[in-house]
Amino acid sequence: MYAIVDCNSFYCSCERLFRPDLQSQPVVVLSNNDGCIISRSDEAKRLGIDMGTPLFESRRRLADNRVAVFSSNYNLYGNMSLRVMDTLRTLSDDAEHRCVEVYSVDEAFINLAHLPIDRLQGFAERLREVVVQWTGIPVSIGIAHSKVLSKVANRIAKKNKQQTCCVLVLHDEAAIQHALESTDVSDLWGIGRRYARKLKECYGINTAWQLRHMPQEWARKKLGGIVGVRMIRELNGEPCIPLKDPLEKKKMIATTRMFGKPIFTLHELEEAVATYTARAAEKLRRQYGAAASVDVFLVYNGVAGQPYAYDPKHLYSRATLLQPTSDTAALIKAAVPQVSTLYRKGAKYLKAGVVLGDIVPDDALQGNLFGSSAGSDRRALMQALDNINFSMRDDIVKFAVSGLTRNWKMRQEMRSKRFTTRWDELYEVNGNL
DNA sequence: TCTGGGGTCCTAGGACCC
DNA sequence: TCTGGGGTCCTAGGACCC
Repeated sequence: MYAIVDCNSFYCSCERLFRPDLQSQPVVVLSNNDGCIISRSDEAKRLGIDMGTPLFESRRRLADNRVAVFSSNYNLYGNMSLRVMDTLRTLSDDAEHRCVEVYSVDEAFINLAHLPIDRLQGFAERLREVVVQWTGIPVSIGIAHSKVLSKVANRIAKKNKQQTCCVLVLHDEAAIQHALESTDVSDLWGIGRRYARKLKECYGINTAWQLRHMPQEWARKKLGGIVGVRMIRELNGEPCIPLKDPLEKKKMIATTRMFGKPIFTLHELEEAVATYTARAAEKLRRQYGAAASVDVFLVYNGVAGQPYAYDPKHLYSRATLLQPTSDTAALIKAAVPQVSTLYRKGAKYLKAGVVLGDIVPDDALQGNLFGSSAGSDRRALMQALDNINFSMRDDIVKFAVSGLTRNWKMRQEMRSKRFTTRWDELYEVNGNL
């Protein structure tokens, strides 16, 4: 059996930890650049505020209903996520079994193969209790024979908090049938907008229960090949998506951002790309990797002075390195010249990104006849850089090409303090609390 | 005026090899 | 004039996830 543990309205729950006055108030959290609403408390959901709506469209409704609005604070959420995941591991792993797969910042799968069926409910209830006690974050838990079914269980648990107390074990056939009959195909994990529409319009398949009874060969042809076959089997309770090895490394590392405001000059674009490259290189070194390709892309939308229409266009290029590296300077040297190749004067740039690819472990690097020797001094330099930036303040030491003014930096006008990761922003307790 | 960021997996098709 | 078969590797693009 598999469990999926999912933090309820995760970002909103994090904000509430340090604002107990908002416990039963509507809360939303915005995406980077304060663009869209990406997390909503139950109260906000009930107000009809949809996931992903742009802030400017909902400003009125937010104000009318006194919704607390926060910019995203990834330092806080990342740290709270670590605490939740540590708690899950403490309660689920034992000497022989590593059972937890961290699936996203607010979700984890747990392999429960070693627990007898009659102990699942109790285990889940205790898990939920301890997580909220140790971290303050409420979670929902779904348990079933496969990952896809556990997702179904989780969704139902979360939707019916009153009856389920956020825990649902889907085990006997009758319960599974009932659950699948009440689940729309579009709500299945692995069925996106495209497939949902195709299933409904072309095949008249509306519920997960109907989909479960389709033949695997049909799924192979019509539902993304092997992916579709797995979906049918998982729905039938046959696990086909195993737990992922936590030691697996990323195959690509990207840093991409919208600008705080549109920019026009080559110089500013180069600054941004250099900055993103440095950030991506940090992530790369954190997993002891080296990259052999550096992709750069720019997104622009129209030209200055013309009427506004949202129709973004992409420019994309790639540089391939002779030798994989994690050296920020070398990666910047590969990335920045691409900007001038892509650049078109007069265009209004909204966004840029850097993607590091062809990643290999950095301890297995081949020497190169034409390159400098392995460069352990460079590696030491990069380590020193990372240590300083980590312990002092983001980017206190940086490459000059990254720029000093940074007019393009993203907007975060309503960000809470980084309560758990910065000494100078610690939560203060005073007499009024 | 204002629309997020960071990933994964799979398939089809072309290039190339013997 | 006739013009195979089997395989690998790579890339672009589509679909999905949170």
